[in-house]
This record gives sequence, C-alpha cells and structure tokens, in this order.
Amino acid sequence: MVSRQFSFTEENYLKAIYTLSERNQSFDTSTNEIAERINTKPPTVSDMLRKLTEKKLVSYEKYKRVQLTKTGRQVAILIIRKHRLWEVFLHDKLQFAWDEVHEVAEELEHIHSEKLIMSLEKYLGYPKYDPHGDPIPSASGELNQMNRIFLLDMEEGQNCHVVGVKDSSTPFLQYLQQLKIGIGTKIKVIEKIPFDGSLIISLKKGEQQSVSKKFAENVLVTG
Amino acid sequence: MVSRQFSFTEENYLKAIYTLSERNQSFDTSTNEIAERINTKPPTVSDMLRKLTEKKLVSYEKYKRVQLTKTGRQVAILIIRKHRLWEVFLHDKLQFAWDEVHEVAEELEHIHSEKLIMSLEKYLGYPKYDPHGDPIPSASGELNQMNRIFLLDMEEGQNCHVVGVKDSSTPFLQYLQQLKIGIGTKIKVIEKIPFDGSLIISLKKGEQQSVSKKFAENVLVTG
DNA sequence: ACATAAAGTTAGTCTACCCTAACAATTTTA
DNA sequence: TAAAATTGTTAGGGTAGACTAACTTTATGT
Repeated sequence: MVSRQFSFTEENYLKAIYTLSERNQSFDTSTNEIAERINTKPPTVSDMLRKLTEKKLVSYEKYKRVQLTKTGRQVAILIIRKHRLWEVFLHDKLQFAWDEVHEVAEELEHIHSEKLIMSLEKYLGYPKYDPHGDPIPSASGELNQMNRIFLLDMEEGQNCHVVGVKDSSTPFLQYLQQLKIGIGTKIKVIEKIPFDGSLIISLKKGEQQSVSKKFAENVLVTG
Repeated sequence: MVSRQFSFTEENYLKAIYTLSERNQSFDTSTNEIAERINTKPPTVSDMLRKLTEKKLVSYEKYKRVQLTKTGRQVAILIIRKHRLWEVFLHDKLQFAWDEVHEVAEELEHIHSEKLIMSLEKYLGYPKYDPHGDPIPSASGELNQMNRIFLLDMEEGQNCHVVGVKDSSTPFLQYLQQLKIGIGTKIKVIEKIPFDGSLIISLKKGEQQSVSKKFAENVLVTG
C-alpha cells in the first residue's frame, strides 16, 4: 500500500498538483501555478517535478504541463482524506470555528499512521463531508461527489440546504457565520432579482434577507 | 510566549536533553548520550549543541556536559505536555493500546498550535497523567509530581494502585496487559520472597499471583 | 510572421541536518 | 603519572529543499 514513503514537502506538492489539476478541467497544471500555490519560486518547482517524475508520481515533460499519475493521485487523495478528517475532528470535537480548522489541518494531514486515521474516522462516525462541505475520500481513495450546485443557480420557490462553499477565505466564512449560515442550513429562495443577480432567501419561517450575486455564487447547495 | 519558533529537529534535541538530564540527577547530559538517544552520531550533536547554545536554549562549553537553560527547559516541557496529551487522546478516545500510543505521539507532539493543545486538554477533561502514568505538565510548564514508588519497595500487607511504569518497552507493556494490570489497578502485596526478590500479589479478592523482582522494579505505584 | 512577452529551465548558492575520517581533550587505569 | 581508552570536536562532504540570475522555449499580438 501507499504509505510512509513521502516527505512533508513532496506531499505538499502532490496535494497542490491535485487541487490545481481538478480545477482546470484539463486535469493538469503548470510550473507557475504550483509555485504560486505553495509559495515557492518556479525553479524550485522545476526541480521537484523532475524528482516526482523519477518517482513516477507525475507525468511530465519539460516545458509542458504536469499531470498526476495514478499513484500520484492516490497519494494526494489520501492526504486530502487525512486533512478533511482532521478538520471534522477540530470542528466537531474541539469546537474550532469554520475558518480556523484549515491551518491546523495543514499540519495534521502529514502525520503518518494508517491506524490513526482509520481510528479517527471511526471515532468521528465515518463522516462523509468536512466542515466546508467537501467530500471525504474513503480509505481506498474513492471520492463520492454529491450533486452540488451554486445557490445562484436555484430557481425561485425552491428549497435546498447548504453543503459547502467555493470561497473558503476567512472574511467569507465569517460573513456566513454572521448570517447564521453553515453546513446543513436550510434555505428557501424567495425571489431572484434580475437587475443585479441578488437573491431574497428565507432561512426559517419569516426570516427573510437579501444576499448578493457574489455571495450566491460562492455557496454550494444540494440541487 | 514560547511558540512556533523551533524546528522539528531542534524540538527533538531539546526533548532528549530534558529527558536525559532528568534521569542523571546532576540535571545535565553528554554528547554521546544524546547521540545514542536520537539515533545520530556525536559530530551531529556537537553541531546542534553549538546552534542551541547560540539560541540560548542550552548552556554548554565544549568538552563539557550540557544543561538546558530556563527557556530550553520550558520549551522541552511544552513538547512533553503535547506528547502526553496526545497519548491520552489516542488511548482514551481512539482505543489505542498502551504500547501503541508512543510512536504516533512522537509525530503529533510537533504540531504547532497553542489553541489546538488547549482545546485538546479541555476535551480530554484536563487529565493529570498519561496512559503510562507520567504526569502531564500544565500550560505554564508546571509538572506536579506524585508520590510514586516502585512496587518492589512496598511492604508486605500493604495496598496500592498502579500509576505508571518505568520500562515502557512493548514486551513489558504486553506482559502487563496479559496480567490484566494497567493504570489504576489495585494491588495488595501478600508476601515478599527474600530468596529472589519476587512478590506474591493479589489483584482482586483471591486472585493471587507471583511476579518477579524485575517486574516489581518496573511498576510504579502510589505509596 | 516574427518580435516581444510569458513561462519554464539551468547554473550556481545557501541553509539545515546528517555523515565519516581525523584529530584533540579528558578520564581511566596500570 | 603517563599511556591507553573514552569522549568530544573539527574538517570536509552529502542530500533535500529553497533562492537569484541568466538563459531557453513557447505563446501572443499586431
């Protein structure tokens, strides 16, 4: 099995390549994108890509774009699994706020112990999603994507509940908290204003409020 | 406050120096002792000692013995605090066995987050001792030592309960498990055999058994 | 299309941490 | 107390991961 064999740094590269690849739906990424994401300079990334290529974790030819190999993707997904399980622990058990879990999980995700993560998962009750609504991969690396759409794409009169966010910056998460919107919050779309794309929504009986287009395109709900 | 400023490696050196210093009651230690404990070679230790001296974490002159400074000791104790709290977590919450907690805690102890460790401590109910019976330092670095003696030093007829072990090797911990002896187990010393130093003890009503001198000098009990 | 901009790589350094071989200081012991 | 043994340091070198400066390849724009 895949375990114990990669350095802290290598793991971070794999995770970055995975995340960046997922978002460009060409499923690949570039030297500069990686450099920016992990706060290094492009030459450092070039070096690491050579190394990861030798280890058959990425497929890469110089001056071209990078892609994870099957093995590389597997490793990346297991790190993300650990990251998200730790986020659940921090939020559910230690009462960390939505916007505080990420930073600590960045460190915890590198703890190498198969048994630890299996026990943690059991202890947390086999959660399917992390506090931001992102799905938690299974031990075998499967990731069950839910049918998620943006709040913006809901029709008037429809009900839904929040399952995640696109933007997970602190200001946005704090705004959500202020609006008392979190994972699981039920929302009904009352009206969509064509003029500026804003929405009038209600949270519980009677509590209506208006949210901007920008807000609505950063909230993920079940369709 | 002391936080975030030391590398994984530096933290391991400080912890090793602390532990070794405590056991030689001269409260200092030597290059070779450190090298052996952290599996490096003496020259590597020499280098690191120079570095730690510059950072005022140890007081040290070359060819002499090393001692932690007040700051150095404080840092070491906070790492030990983290180590032991994680051990409690692994044992109490994730059901890790006595002899499985140490290795994983070696990694977890280096997670840098004041808030994490304070929350964890609260979540665990402010435990005073880890699963091996070693005391957990407070956030301010105080360590309340209990009045512990070896089982060997008990008198015939006396009652006590187990609070820790001296040897924490896997074979010993597994033997303890087999004997159904753990932290908190109540023991009555029935008889001490002068010939070989072995003891006859009883755990509950009637369940008597014999344990060797070697065994009895590795079990810590309240006196 | 070809000059220029953008992206990516190579070359040469740097620091942290580790090593072996050789040497120096200290402690032990005859 | 002086030779031998132990302990500790210095010198020189290695690898991982980072950097800047200079160069090469690919993409872009009129």
